[in-house]
Amino acid sequence: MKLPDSYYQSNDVVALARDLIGKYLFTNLDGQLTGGYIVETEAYAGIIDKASHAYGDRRTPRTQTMYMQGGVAYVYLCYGIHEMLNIVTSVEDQPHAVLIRAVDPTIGLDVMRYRRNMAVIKPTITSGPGSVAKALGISRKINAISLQSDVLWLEDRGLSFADEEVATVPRVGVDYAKEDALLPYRFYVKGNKYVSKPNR
DNA sequence: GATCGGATTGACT
DNA sequence: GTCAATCCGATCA
Repeated sequence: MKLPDSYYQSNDVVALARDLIGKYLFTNLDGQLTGGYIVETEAYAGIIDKASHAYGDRRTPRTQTMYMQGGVAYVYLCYGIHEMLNIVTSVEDQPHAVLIRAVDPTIGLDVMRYRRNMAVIKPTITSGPGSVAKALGISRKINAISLQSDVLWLEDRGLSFADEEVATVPRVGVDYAKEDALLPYRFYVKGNKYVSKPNR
């Protein structure tokens, strides 16, 4: 059921970001199962990508997770407020990762609603990287955890989207990366209500 | 030891 | 549409 470690070893992080659209993401924390299928991703392509934390081969305590062999989670804190989930890919010492920006929730809706402090379920529950992590209970405590674990993992349940159903556009919030900010490394399911803001 | 600012969100005008 | 929140990683001294 779980995507095998070999799936994450690809050295083409952009192709993998595209392939992750439609894959299911689950967490099992405190006995609570939550998950859904991925509808929005962004690729961060190693040491030559100015938008990546690992640009210029920056090995630091934070980025060392990205240098691990593909198949682990990279979780970090952004703006002092939001935790973000990335899927580390490629081989050891190649710091490639895919940011999970949105999920279409299918399991554990009430648990997610509680974690998000929402009275009723709205599309914003898992829309945007900070929201996905919060709804699924993901924090830095599980940084570097294996995706073969029983805490956090991905599955292929046979769902897939044709190329014409998936938009390929520049990434969000990376203006500081100058020309690399224009790279078409963001993928999302057209028209899906859980996709974060610019979705047309 | 000090300073800068971010792979964002949500509340408010 | 604007803007505050809020922490710590990265960088420089």
